[in-house]
Parts: sequence; structure tokens; C-alpha cells
Amino acid sequence: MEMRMMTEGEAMHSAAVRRLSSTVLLTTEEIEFFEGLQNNRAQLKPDEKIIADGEEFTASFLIRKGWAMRWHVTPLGRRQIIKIYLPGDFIGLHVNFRRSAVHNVSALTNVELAAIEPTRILDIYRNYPILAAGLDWSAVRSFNIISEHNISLGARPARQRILHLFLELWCRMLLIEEADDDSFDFPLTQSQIADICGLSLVHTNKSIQHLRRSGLIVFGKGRLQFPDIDAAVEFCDFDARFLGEFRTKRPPHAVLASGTD
Amino acid sequence: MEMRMMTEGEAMHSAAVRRLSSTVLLTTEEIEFFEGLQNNRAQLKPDEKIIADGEEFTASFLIRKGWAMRWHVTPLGRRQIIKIYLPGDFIGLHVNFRRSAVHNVSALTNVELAAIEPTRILDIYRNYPILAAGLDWSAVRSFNIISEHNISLGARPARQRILHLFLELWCRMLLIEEADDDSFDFPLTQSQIADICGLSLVHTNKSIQHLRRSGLIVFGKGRLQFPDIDAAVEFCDFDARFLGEFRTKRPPHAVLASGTD
DNA sequence: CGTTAGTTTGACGCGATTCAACCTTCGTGG
DNA sequence: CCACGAAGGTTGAATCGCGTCAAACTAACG
Repeated sequence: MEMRMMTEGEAMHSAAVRRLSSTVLLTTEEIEFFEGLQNNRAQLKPDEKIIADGEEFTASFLIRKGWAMRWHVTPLGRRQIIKIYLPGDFIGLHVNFRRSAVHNVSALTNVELAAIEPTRILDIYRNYPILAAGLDWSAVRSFNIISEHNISLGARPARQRILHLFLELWCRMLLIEEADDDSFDFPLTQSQIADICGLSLVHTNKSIQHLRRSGLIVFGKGRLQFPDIDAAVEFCDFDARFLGEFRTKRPPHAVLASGTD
Repeated sequence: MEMRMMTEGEAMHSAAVRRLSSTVLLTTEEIEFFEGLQNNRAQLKPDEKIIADGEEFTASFLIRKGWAMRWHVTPLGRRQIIKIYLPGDFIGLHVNFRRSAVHNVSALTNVELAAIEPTRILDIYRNYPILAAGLDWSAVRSFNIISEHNISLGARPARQRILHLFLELWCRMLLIEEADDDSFDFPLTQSQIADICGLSLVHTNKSIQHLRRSGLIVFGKGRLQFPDIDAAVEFCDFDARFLGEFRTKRPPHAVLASGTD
């Protein structure tokens, strides 16, 4: 909820800049240009749709504040949440086409959104190669995150699945400097967690309580804490390389990320 | 296995060109340039690795013939196959970074591979905007395919999951003109199908037999057929829009695809 | 003709779903 | 200030889908 106090110098930048800066060294000129893209803003309340399944959309979106989700409901009435968007994440970054959405995207919390015209994205790719590299890395990481979800859904039992999700979100929040060393604000309901993890609400609840009793998490009141991070990482096969990349505040610049497609 | 006889004029092009051509209208000059990229070739046998988890890799790859897979094994010993690569698919398209792989990629069948230098990909983006758009669309589609897998793994029961996979692969083979109206060569074993769908081998087998008895598939001897495609699509909630896009041999050019991140 | 990879079958048990309450917290209006 | 309802969380019991174990069967191949 609250913007944490920044002890260092770059407190003023948007989450998106913080995220890009964690992978790519940006000049103040690039930062200014990038912040300038975020003028066209909108505020959303929980459950408001950003993109509706089937509709055409003509801009890319950047989450400035809050959480959002991409989701789908099957004819059997089950909802699958495909991806969680955090501050600094792009929605619909690829812009070379007329697009009609194949899933829904909607706000989970209060969300501040910036709509970015396709032409301005192209502009980045033409004139700001470093920024462009940052966007590319963003896309690669997005792919990797979904891949990990696949592994969770297909090959990890309930408790591991849930804890893996928790650690992933914590790492992503760390990257944008909105998490502490061992905890962060966590706005999801158990029902939403269930729909991300492909589990029923009841079983999700029981699994979470088991994790609590094991001492792996402290969870409640919109806050999530890991009393023993190493144990948690170990328990759910959380990829240490991801963790490493995500945690480093200033990694080797412009030479990172992991392969995709 | 066999290259199907081409009745039309463009039989000579590689699968990759056929795939790009299905979304984007290419000039003969663009096609020639693109085919020229595929000089550096390698032949692989089943189970040979293309990319090994943890190792750095310095080129992108293009599958020219055969099937490959991206996979991961959990500490509990379960293998999850994250993605199937078909002829014309890129592996590791994003090239702006030094990359160490986070998953394994290996051949499922005999594979003919082209290694493409990062600089040549950049070349495409700089000098061949239409080709670049095709690659972008490729990446978007790749994301969408994995998203559908997520939905399957999280929200669809075994039979639907398996049939959905079958239809997806059939559509992708159609797109590169390696499938018939209602059937195609299908080299996966049931054990591999199980690892894609996050199911046990035994249960996969029983589900497949159920699908057979329902008359939704004819499956055996490396070949898969759909006696009643509409029924199959209906049964497993296969997205008709995807199907539409995939099936169209010549869709509205340069204005297609669906949003992502 | 034996060996191996892949498929099939049956029995058993566990993990996850479903149904059905009940409880707690919080916001809203009387 | 309390009453109420809505949203989220918790709990127990019954059920079922799917995993595991174990064994047999089939086809391809040397």
C-alpha cells in the first residue's frame, strides 16, 4: 500500500524506472524521456478491467502503482489467473500489430496506469537502444516467469506451488524496491492465490496454514513474511539464479538475462 | 517425418519462411535474406541437447526440421516439458544480452537446426522491418501458447488438457503446412505427453483411451487424427480465435496477432 | 530370438475438490 | 452506537481424480 521511505538518492523515480535500472544503466536523459512517456495516466479501482477478452486495444500499458492480473475463465467455470502484474510491468508491449485481446486483464488493487502509444514504443526501439534492451529483457523475464508457473502447475504439489509464488512475488517486489529483506505488502486474497495456483480455495487455505505451522511464512493482514528465506527457497525449489538476478540491486549492466522464446 | 508433397508453388521454402509468410507478406528479397541466415546448420538425434540448463549460449536457434522441447526436472524428480518447438520456431530469439539458460532444450525427433548469430538478428530489426514484425509476432504467439498451457495445467481436467494440446499442435503444424485437414504426423510418446500435461503416464494412457472411445481422436503409429474437429474444439474449450488465426493460410497481412507481455 | 522402448491393465492410496457450515472482520446505515 | 450484511477466512466430512506400484503385453530392432 504505502510507498516505502527511500534511504538512497533515487527515491523520486517511478517503479518502471526502478525496474529498468536494476538491469540496465540509464542516463538521466534516458530516464527523463522514459518518465515523459507516462503522462497519459488513469486510476483504476479493484476489479476494473484494463483489457477485455475479445476487444481490440490500441495502446500498451504500464503499471505505475498497484497490482493487476491477466485471467481467463473456462466453460466449466474455473478461473485461471495467468499472470500478476506489479508496478513497473508492461501489459501488451508488442505493438507492431492490430491486436484483439485473448485474455482479460484487470486491477487487483487500486492501480495507476499509463497508456503508451505504439508509436512511442517504436520510438524507444529506434532512438534509445539501452531502453530498448531493458524492454527486451522485460519480455524475456516475463516469459521466464510464466515458464516457472508452468513448472509449478504441472510438477509441484500444492504447498510448494504456493510458496514458490510467494517467493516470486517477493523477488519481483524487491527489484522495484517495494519489499523488505524478508517481507512485503501482499494484497491477494486466498481465493486469488487459489486461482493462480490452480487449486481450490479450501485446499489453498489448508496448505497455507500448513506453511504457517512449518514456520515458512507469516501471513496475514495484507502482509507476507519469510522467517527463514533459505528454508523457503529450499522447500519449493525456487531457482537460486532467478533469485540472484532479482536480488542484485546493481548487477553487471546491460549484459544479463536468460534466454527465451 | 516425411516432407509432404506441396501442391502449390512455394514448396521450396523452409518451414520458417512458411510460418512467417502466414502472418506477414514477404518479398522475394526478404525471403532470400532470411533463408540466407540459415546457413550454419546442425543435425541432431532424439535426446541430444540444444541448450543445457546453466550453460551460456551465444546464438539463437531456428528449428528447420523436427520437433524439440524445453524442459525442467524438479528435485522431486518430476519432469515438466514447458514448450514444444516445431519447424520454423525460434529458440532464444532475444539477443541483446549475455544469456545463461534456465532450462534445457533438446531434440524430440531428428532435428535440423540453424544457429543464428545475435548480430544478424539485430540486422533484421534494423534493416528488415517486415521480417522484424514477423519475429515479434512469433514472440507474442509464443507467449500466448504458454499462457494457454497455464490455463490447461491449472484449470482443465486431464482429458481436456490432452486434447487441447493435440489441437494446438495440429494448428501449429497446419500453419507450416505440415498437417492435413484433420490429421498429422505425431511423434510424441505417451510419456512425453504426460510430462507436457503434468499428468502421470498411467493416467495419461487411460485418458487417451477414453478420448479414443469417445471418438474424438484416432491415435497410433505416430499419427493423430480428429474425426470430428468441431466436437474436439468444443470438448476442450479450444479458443476458436486462435484456431482461426492458425488456420488461415493467408490472413490479413501485417495486421494480426494478439496482445501480450 | 532376445532385448528394449513404449503401451496397457488392475489395485490401492493419497492429494485435491466439493459441499456445507461457521467464524471473523470491516464498512455502512439506521 | 449498535445492527446488519458482505467479504474473506477457517473447519470438517465425503468424494473423486489422479498418482503410484506392479506386472503383462506389443512392436521394433539387432
